[in-house]
Amino acid sequence: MAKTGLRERQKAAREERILHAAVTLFRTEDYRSVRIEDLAEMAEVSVGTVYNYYRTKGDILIACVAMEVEEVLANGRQILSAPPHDVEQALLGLIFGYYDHSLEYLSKDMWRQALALSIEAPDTPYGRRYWDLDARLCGQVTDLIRLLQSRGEAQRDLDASALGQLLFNNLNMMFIEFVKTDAMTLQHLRDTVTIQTRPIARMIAGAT
Amino acid sequence: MAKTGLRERQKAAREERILHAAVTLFRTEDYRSVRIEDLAEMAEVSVGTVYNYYRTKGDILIACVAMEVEEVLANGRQILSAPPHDVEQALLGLIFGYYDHSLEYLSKDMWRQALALSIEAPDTPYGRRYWDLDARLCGQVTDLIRLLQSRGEAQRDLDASALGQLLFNNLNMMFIEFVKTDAMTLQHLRDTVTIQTRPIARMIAGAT
DNA sequence: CTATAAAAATGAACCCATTCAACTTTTTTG
DNA sequence: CAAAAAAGTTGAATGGGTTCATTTTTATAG
Repeated sequence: MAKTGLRERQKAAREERILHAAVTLFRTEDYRSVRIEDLAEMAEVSVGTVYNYYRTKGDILIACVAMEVEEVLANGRQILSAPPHDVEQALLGLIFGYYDHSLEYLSKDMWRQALALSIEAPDTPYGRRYWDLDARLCGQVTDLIRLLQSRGEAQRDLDASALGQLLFNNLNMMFIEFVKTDAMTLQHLRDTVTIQTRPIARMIAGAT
Repeated sequence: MAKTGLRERQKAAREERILHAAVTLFRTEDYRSVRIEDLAEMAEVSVGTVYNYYRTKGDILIACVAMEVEEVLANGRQILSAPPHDVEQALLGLIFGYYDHSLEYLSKDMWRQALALSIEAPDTPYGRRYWDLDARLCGQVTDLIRLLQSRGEAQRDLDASALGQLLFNNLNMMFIEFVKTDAMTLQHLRDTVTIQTRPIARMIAGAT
């Protein structure tokens, strides 16, 4: 159902301009120091109009994060369609896929603010939106373990859901550590998580 | 070095009153809806004086959290002084010690706000204070694994530090899930973490 | 092509955390 | 004990997110 009325087109264009301004400004300066007035100016609308499209400043940020995570999820589906046969390689491949895409559009500061918002107010629309994405990422890890089990490459008597969540919680917390520490590199994150994930991967594969 | 001057006594009394007001009000109402003015009124000082003792509203909250976590750490040291001989029981004993104390003085809302602040601004004094406590908790889990290893109750060829952090990251993330979800009970948290921790505990003990 | 209704945009006003220049109280000095 | 210095308290002013009554724009009806 294409919306061809003048009003619909203008609405879409305004929302687009606001989001574009947000991605640009939030990446350039700190989230905190970007004022709604600045976004409004760059998007050529008034302050009130910004609030017509996004409930709060946090909503705008979460919209930026959601764009990125949707891509990460799509990439995860790719990997899930034909994962490596080795448990460790499969798990780390998926995890590194998440990590490597994470700073494509977002800065560490944006991640920090988004994480903070989602924890501070999990029951608001933006909080729910964030945690929904989070749960879908976690689901991919669990799905990967199930797939490996069904292929006979992983122990079938292990609780895929519990282990998936354990591994996801670890990669997620390490990601928080990563965005929390400006000096920490992606390589260091990868190395640390590799060491942490390896013994679990061995166990899932069935220790030799 | 006892501070007996009038000024010192008054300072200590004021700081005490402010912190007491904070614990009381933050538990009663939401953190957000407590205004500095309210704290000042209850503590019988002015708004400006509150800022003389605490840099920001967040500092006051973190001071409340720190009181609680210091007790949790002390309890952890107790457990570490003579942990059970079974790996699973030892780990879960320590973890449940953390969980069971967590709501003694703090509400879920206070935890949410403190977590959010510490992620949002990890480089501020309160951010550092929070993450220091966090690291000490994580260290206890690692120390417990090392102790079990030295006693010959855990596999010595495993990386205690990596496994400690993995388990801590999981318990921490599950705690975030817990404070994020008002309806989630402590019992449910315990049960979930038990299922997640058990296979790792088995591995650490050396699977039979 | 008006006139009316519906939808959206606008920016001044509001609420709070935070700051800071002026004022009080306590301590020190002579 | 009085005066000067030091330390601390105070509340009005500032800044930025958010709200909402008013104005402007677009769609619909006659």
